[in-house]
Amino acid sequence: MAYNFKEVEEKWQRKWEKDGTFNAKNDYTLPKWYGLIEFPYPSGQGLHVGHPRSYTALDIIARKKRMQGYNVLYPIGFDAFGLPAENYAIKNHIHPKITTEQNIEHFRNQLKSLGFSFDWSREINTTDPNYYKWTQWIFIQLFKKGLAYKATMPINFCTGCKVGLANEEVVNGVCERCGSPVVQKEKSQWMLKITDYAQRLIDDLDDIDFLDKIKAQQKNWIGRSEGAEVNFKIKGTDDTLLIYTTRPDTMFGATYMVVSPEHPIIEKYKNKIENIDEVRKYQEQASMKSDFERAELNKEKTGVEIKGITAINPLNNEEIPIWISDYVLITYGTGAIMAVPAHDDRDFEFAKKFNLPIKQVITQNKEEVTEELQEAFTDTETGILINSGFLNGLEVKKAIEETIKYIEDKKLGQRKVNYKLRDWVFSRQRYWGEPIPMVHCEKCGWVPIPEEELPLKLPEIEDYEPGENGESPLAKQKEWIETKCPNCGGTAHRETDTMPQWAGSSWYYLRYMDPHNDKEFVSKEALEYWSPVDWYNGGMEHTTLHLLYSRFWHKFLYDIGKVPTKEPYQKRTSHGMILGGNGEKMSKSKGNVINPDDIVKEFGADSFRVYEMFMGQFDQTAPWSMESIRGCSKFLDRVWTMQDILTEGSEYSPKFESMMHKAIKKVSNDIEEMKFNTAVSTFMTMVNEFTKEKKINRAEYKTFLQLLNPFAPHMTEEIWERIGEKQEISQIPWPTYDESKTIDDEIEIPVQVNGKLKTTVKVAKDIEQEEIDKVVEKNEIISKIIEGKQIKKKIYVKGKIYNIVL
RNA sequence: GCAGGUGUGGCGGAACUGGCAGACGCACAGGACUUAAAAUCCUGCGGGACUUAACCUCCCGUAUCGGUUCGACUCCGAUCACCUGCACCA
Repeated sequence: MAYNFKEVEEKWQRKWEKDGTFNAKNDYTLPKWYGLIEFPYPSGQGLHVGHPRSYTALDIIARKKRMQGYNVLYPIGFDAFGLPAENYAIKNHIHPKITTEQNIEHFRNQLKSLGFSFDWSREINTTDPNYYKWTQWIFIQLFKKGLAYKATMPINFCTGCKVGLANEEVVNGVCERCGSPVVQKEKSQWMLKITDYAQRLIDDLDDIDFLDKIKAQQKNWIGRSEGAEVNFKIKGTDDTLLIYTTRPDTMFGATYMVVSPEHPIIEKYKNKIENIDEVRKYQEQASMKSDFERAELNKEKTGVEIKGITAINPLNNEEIPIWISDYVLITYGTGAIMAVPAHDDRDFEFAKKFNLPIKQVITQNKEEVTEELQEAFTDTETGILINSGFLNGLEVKKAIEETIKYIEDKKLGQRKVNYKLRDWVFSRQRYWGEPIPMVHCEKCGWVPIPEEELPLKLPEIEDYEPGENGESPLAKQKEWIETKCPNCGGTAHRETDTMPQWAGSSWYYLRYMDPHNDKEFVSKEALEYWSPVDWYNGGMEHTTLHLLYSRFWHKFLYDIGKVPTKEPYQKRTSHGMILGGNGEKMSKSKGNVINPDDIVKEFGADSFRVYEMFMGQFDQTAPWSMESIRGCSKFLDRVWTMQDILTEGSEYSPKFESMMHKAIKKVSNDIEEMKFNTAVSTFMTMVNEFTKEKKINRAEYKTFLQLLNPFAPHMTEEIWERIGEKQEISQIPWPTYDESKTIDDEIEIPVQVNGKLKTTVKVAKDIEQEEIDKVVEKNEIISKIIEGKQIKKKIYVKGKIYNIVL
């Protein structure tokens, strides 16, 4: 009887659905385990083969945890707001709600066809008003605590999508989604003060189990730097120019100042500046460039000296010129720097170009410098201060401390920590997102709508085109906009911008704990029991966006006493991308896209799952191979065929006993460590052994099927039933092993001469050196080699290796 | 430039904490079964030398060069290549 995967897989999927086999239990006395995968955006293309890699991995872990007696929460939902649905609506005049529903239906069917053990009763959807009601509620809490604010500021504006973008969404100067150029635009936006949490977002990483590379990337993104802010007097005034530096030790080497083109000092001293026209012209040119262009064009530095005003270096009272240049950014630090060309690469380049003096104040070899610097000396480990008054002779690190002490004493400035992280631009001029639940009243300003009025539903509209000047489509909905101020009852207008897609996904893991609650975003009891997420797997591409945003929201909710843990996710791992057969990223244009439906149709879900786990190391990229999946399918056929060689036996046979115990240990560990590929190879080796022997007894088969069940749940259930087992395999406790039985009594020890392998000897596992010496000496091959030679040393590493040094 | 990662047969990849390099799979080759093919099963499969052949034996081999060690894919130093993220962040 050949294996009919289609029939069998459908049969069990139906049964699981009917019985709710994998639904989390509401019994809060059981030990819990909460596994999470990133819920998909239901795109029109359907599931990508990359999705199941992550889902299968955590499905395997979840299934094993269940068999180990945990109450497992392994939920699924849809992150369904987003641009593709809206763009589709603009083109085809179909409401995004309709296409979204269709897409979700498609995704749901695809996911179910793969046999994931999701708890479908907890499915959520970010576009459901019962869900986004709470997204809006969280926003209002943020507003109440002053963490959501309106700001008019230059924002990244996508010329294609016609929306403002967060820094995180701008990739190489173009929009992450549509690839159109991004320009700077002044716009009043809702901002979230994630910067208030910068330090905690770094510090709390110490207490959680994220992969090192994920921690590193988050820290890198937050970009903490230590230094000082220092005031430089503007000559002839009582005014000062405030700069930020991480190298206060180099202050004696400052030979000029630079302000960014947007710096207010220009406006302030426009009457004093002799070459104001030239400066204005430079400002204008700079404003035409996007941030990206400014960075791109960094090969050639540009700038103009601001004539008529100069600064005084507070350490040595030297008068130095002030320049304007776009290599200084208004968005970081104070928008002004002191330039120390001798010890900063950018300043060096600028000074060379404009013939500005370069004064060396740090040297590697304590002697006086006579030769001209060929490049900036930026090393902070080996340098010694020179030409620097009271700092002379100090090492760099010491000098930094001394300088800060000095400027703080003299009230010239202060120690300062800066972050690259900026506040989160939270407004989108789009339709298909959560409405921001705020109204603007001329008397009261911005006022949140009363919480009992939530959810603030998206109005039904027909024109999804962005408005003039990139306004949200909602701006055209006059009736919807006009409302009363909840505060004073006067005329007020609704906010027409919507939230970014990151909003709904910033807290979805909480809703899964209690998805149908209409009183609270999640009940306290559910939070206490299920928090935190024990294991979260997702893509590396979400490390700096989603992961950081949701940690921020969670910390905020913790601060206002709404969640019991500081961090949302105890453990975070990531999977590698799946590439096309040619080793390139899958894309329609390259024609190398694999459709999961085709794979399921041809090989079945179990083969698909096993292959995705076998294809390579889980966290590394791997190319798709149609030949290899055939191999996995063949392996499963052999598992099926083993029914033909089944014999009775309630205990492992002596022949396979040690193999069985080793396998339980190996597979159990491999699953915990996400080394799924070697777990699968263990199964293959076992099948080879049983097949070679043409025998497998019931005890062995049963254990084997249990171990394989998380990987290939359908087939293993079916065989389990066919060999007459009554209870479903997923209800049977995970097999255990006996450590002592994983060690063989007799082992093969490799014997080396001068570190080169010559032969092996079979000895008892706990043999002592003297005994093994004799065994080795008697060995034919070895005795021939060592005959007449002098033995310097004999090394025996117990149970590992024997080495003779001649 | 900064941060992180990777480099092992024709290919995907194994190798615990420094202890038999190439598990397992794919591809390929040969054989069995078949009228034939597919499927299935069996055997071989890093490179080279020696050998009529087989067995044996020996040498080389984990990106490159060097070091530590009885012993290195694994540790240390340097170099090269590729991937990912960030990038004029003072």
